[in-house]
Amino acid sequence: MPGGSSDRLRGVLALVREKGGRITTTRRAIVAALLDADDHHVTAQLLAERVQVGNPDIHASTVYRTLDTLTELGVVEHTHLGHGATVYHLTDRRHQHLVCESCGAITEVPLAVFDPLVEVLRDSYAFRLRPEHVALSGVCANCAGSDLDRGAQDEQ
Amino acid sequence: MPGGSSDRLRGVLALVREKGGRITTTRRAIVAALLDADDHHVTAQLLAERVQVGNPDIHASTVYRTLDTLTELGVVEHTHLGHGATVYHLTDRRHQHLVCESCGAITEVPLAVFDPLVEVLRDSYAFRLRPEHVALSGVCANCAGSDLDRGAQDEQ
DNA sequence: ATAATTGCAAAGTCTTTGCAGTTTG
DNA sequence: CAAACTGCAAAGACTTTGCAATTAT
Repeated sequence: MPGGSSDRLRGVLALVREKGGRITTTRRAIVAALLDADDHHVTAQLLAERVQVGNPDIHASTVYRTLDTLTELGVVEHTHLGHGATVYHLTDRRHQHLVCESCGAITEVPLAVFDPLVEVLRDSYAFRLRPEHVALSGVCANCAGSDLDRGAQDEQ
Repeated sequence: MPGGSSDRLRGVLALVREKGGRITTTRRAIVAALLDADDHHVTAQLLAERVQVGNPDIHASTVYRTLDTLTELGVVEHTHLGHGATVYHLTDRRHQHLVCESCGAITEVPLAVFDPLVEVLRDSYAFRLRPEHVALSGVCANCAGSDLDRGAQDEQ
């Protein structure tokens, strides 16, 4: 491996600075955690916990504020999963999420799948869909087998 | 007008009883408010406030619990709008919501529009999409005109 | 009667905010 | 140095829960 994910870390931080943001120890830690969690759909809260493992004095409120700032800088994006949880990603990994109402499993889907829908909504409703911003809800393959009768388990 | 919406009220209440739920003054008031609000996408909180106008002693927690119960009975359904708000409907008015990230406007779309997507996700991902359960996010016609530069206003 | 439903108060979760002190560029 | 950033504590919005009293069937 060349530099592993630390290349990507450097890249993201460079972008932050480039956009006028400052680089602090705290931010480095947060972005690193975000990078680690990249496939795992972290909430702000979870991210805070993880960051605090190595840096016990980074406050949760700072994580929230940092995520906001990074969002404004265009480096981070969030998606609302059904239940209310909001998960964060770096913007270079855009995709759509399918959340299973029954077991909570998350499936990633390339955005291209939504192109036809984007077109219909644009043409018929003058609405510019941003599919990644909200996760779609339904029942996954596993649960579809067992869960044929009732709607869901602990769905909210 | 024949019986106006009170026919529908009766119908819903009958369904509740039929499914084993009990009819109380409180429930009657809540269902009525839900019926009134039918097009307006009420949150549990807002619903509570409205119910309390005529029935000051109906507690918010009761509204939450009642919505849960009615959901289990299949009479009520909820949708997660992006920001985190959860809105409730009677199940006889199913449709999809488009929420504008910029102004918050809600557009209703017939579910049929999603049929092709439902098929793709079923065939390629073995995922049974339930499109109504989560509102889609994007930018509405009005805002698309003015809001060309930045992503959104108070988007969360 | 008895099981469901409700009011109330209290707690829980997630998130935001004000402020004063610290750090980055 | 000035502006950005952070820790901390406190508050805020929304929702859930335990319990005893009430009510529908």
